Amino acid sequence: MAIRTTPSGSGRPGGGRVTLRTIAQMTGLSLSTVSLSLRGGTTLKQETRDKVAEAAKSLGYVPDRAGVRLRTGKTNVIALVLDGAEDSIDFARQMIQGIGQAIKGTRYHLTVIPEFERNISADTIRYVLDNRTADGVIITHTAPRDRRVQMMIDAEFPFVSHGRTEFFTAHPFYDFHSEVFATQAVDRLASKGCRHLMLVVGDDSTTNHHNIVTAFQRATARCGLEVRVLSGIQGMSPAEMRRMAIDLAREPGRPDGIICDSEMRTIALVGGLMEAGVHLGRDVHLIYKQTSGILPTLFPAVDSIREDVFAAGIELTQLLLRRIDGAPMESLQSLAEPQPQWRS
Amino acid sequence: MAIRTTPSGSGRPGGGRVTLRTIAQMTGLSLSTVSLSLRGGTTLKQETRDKVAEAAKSLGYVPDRAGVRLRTGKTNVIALVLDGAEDSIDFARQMIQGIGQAIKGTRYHLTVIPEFERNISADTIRYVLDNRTADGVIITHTAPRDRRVQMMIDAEFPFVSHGRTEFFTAHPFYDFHSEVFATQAVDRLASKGCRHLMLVVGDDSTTNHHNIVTAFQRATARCGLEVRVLSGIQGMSPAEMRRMAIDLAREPGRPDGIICDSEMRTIALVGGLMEAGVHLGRDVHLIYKQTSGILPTLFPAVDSIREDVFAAGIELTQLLLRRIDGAPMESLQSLAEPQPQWRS
DNA sequence: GAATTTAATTGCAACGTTGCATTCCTTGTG
DNA sequence: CACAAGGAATGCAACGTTGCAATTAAATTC
Repeated sequence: MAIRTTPSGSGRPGGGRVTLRTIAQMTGLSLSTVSLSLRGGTTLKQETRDKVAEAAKSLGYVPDRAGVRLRTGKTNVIALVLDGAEDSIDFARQMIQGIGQAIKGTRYHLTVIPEFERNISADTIRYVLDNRTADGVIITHTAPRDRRVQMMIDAEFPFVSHGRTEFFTAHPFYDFHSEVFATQAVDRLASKGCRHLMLVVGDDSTTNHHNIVTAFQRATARCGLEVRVLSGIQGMSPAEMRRMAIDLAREPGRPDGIICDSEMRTIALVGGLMEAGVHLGRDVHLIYKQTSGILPTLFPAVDSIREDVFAAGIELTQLLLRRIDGAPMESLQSLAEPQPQWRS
Repeated sequence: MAIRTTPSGSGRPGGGRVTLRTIAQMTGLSLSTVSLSLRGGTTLKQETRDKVAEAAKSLGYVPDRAGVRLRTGKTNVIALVLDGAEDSIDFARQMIQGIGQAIKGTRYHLTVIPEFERNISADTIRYVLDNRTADGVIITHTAPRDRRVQMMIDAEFPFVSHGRTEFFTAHPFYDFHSEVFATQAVDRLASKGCRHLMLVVGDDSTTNHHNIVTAFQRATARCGLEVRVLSGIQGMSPAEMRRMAIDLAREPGRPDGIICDSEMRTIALVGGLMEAGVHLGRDVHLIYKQTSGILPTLFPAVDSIREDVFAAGIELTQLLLRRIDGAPMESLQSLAEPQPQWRS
């Protein structure tokens, strides 16, 4: 029968939290020695180190985060600034899952800072910087001259961005290779016999947008295709987008190949086209950037090019952790190869 | 010219972080007085309190989280255990967004703990309990005798669940009223002239599952309808589900009304039915539980019943915060009314 | 004007950790 | 045998905060 169990009811016997002091008392060593030993002090006798390690293990010692943080300033936290965009379906879940996978077994926790308006997101970063709320930050949807990036570079604060920028100073990033994406998509559509391509790409504030459009234009010029670009439509609702697709379908000179970089917009597009009686894969060919399993489930025959967001989460985190440990920036940049999923 | 600016480059002039000591020096008061004042000590002279408040404001003082946490044990963190389920599309994003909305302006941060296997999620809770990692926890997908709930009740640890349980002891929860959902759906289909209903509902480990099935059976019995229940299919992949829908469509005695509680499964279902040539809204009527805007965008004519996950996140958080502040459990239980979206 | 009450402020210790400077204990050297 | 040199362990202060006990200042009483 356990007397004086903590009300917390934790599995720990004998009440109270296990601290360095507990181990010190148990081993008869001093606080400092225990601390030193646990952090691998090489000046300690092997026998002592073993004794400490054993005691720590048997007691299930875990260093107190607040104590460490107060003393060292290290938070053991990484922060994800979660953009509110819905373009990539299931993006948030997979990203978080990936980060979770990467920090598994480390002492890091993940705090998520949801963002409601993109244009105030510099405030978010300011807050983290001023209050040293995390050891590092992951941001997404970067712009060519992203203010947040600028701030963190200036502050020499560890971060990694999902997306490139145009800054001269190198910084860690991970990015989907949109140029390759656009090129692959154009080539594929051309090989299917398309002559008139349309690129649908929203959010013209991001670096990604610029990269896609440029690569699209280069590739189509090379193939000598007629083109149209529909961009800067981040404000357009799915319903409006759908409406637009219906109008498009009824146009005489409508495109016979469409490339779309957002799942959400693809869905609106497909909804509209279908309603207008367009037969996908015959009247119009479509290639979209795929991040979730939804569209393949619905339309197994439609081509897509996949970005693995879960893997992105893992990679972003690894880059960030290495950055926190002081690795050189140049070694912390990575581009993900698009994964074509041709379905026929 | 600022000498000794922090390398952090924060906007703060004169280097260094602002602490109670800074304010104490500035006002000529003692540390204790400043601390007391900031927490609203009523024994202080009004003049003093004003002086402190003013200094704090002008310096942009924010209490150090590590200091507070070490001293008081209060983490100012709430933890979301994020289930890996993909049933409700966009669930994670909206939930997090909702929580973010609810903690805006408070001192709380949100840490997200992604879960990879449901069956080890008790370990996650154990970890939080043992290490006092958060002041409160939000869990989802609760089971009737959920082990995590049991643990937290035993430990008297603040939490709130998205979903009810069958425990005798009251605990805070928020839940979608699935019984009403099932009843509404059955009534609607009956009114459309359906005679043979099928309920598709996965994950038979949750309380939600049980509630839906029971209500479905009661409602259909009342209307005297032929029924079929397809459940316990949480392991089935979208592709398999799709396949199954195709087979179903070709069955002679196939149902003429389907109720589905998962968007992901609805999509697989619809994909299969369409491929088999079934015309939704004529051959077969469908009602699904809607959490994202995807299906309405694709099929504006299909009925759905909506759960507002963003609102759920807000409500869950408010319940949790009140629980942390010691509100009585009985006042912390809330059921969300399903929102029918009849499209014709 | 001394004693007593009340109002206002403060010192001190503690939360758990770490890094530096110090002390203690061996062992080896002249 | 005294002394130095190294190896091994420890004491102390500090990170920023809070709660209590204690102190000081001001107001009231007799």
